[in-house]
Amino acid sequence: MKKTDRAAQIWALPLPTPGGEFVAHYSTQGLCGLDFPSLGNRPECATTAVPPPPAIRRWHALATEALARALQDQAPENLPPLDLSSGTEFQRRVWRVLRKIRPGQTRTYAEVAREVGNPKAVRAVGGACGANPIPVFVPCHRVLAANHRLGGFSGGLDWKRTLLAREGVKTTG
DNA sequence: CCCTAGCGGTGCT
DNA sequence: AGCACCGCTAGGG
Repeated sequence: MKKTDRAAQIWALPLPTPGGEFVAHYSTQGLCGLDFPSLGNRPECATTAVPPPPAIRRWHALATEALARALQDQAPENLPPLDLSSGTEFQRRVWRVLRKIRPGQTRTYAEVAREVGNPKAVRAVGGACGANPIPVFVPCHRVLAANHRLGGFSGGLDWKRTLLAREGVKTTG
């Protein structure tokens, strides 16, 4: 509540979509979190009391449009800046690889491990995917287990299945 | 299908 | 420092 807290201020804004109400989190650096709709997600507890500054409302407009596109399997365009500074160095390397996977493409956890230069860190890649604060835009759902199996998803496997199905990806799991 | 061993990052103590 | 947890994988019933 003092000036020392200003750098840490986070705004949480409800983000309605046809698939339910997400919640977007913004730091002064950009979008820093995206929560899937959940039963406990009531608008009142998600919204910050103070109105967000214009820059953040602009980012939120971009995020809203981009998420609508992403949920229809169109490549999101005009994303707001993504603030991924919360991650460790390893996690940020993984997330950078994930962002290069186009809609309809997939990687395995092992392939991502190889791409970040640490081929044996396969389980750790799974951990980094699970720690991804901005699902959908950082498309951790496009990482599958070996042999086209679905693998896990912290946002709920239903969402992973849904997102992949919209992109035309088939899995054996 | 079920184990099991081996693996590396992360967070907690 | 140690330790338990994992969105894993390959190998062997």
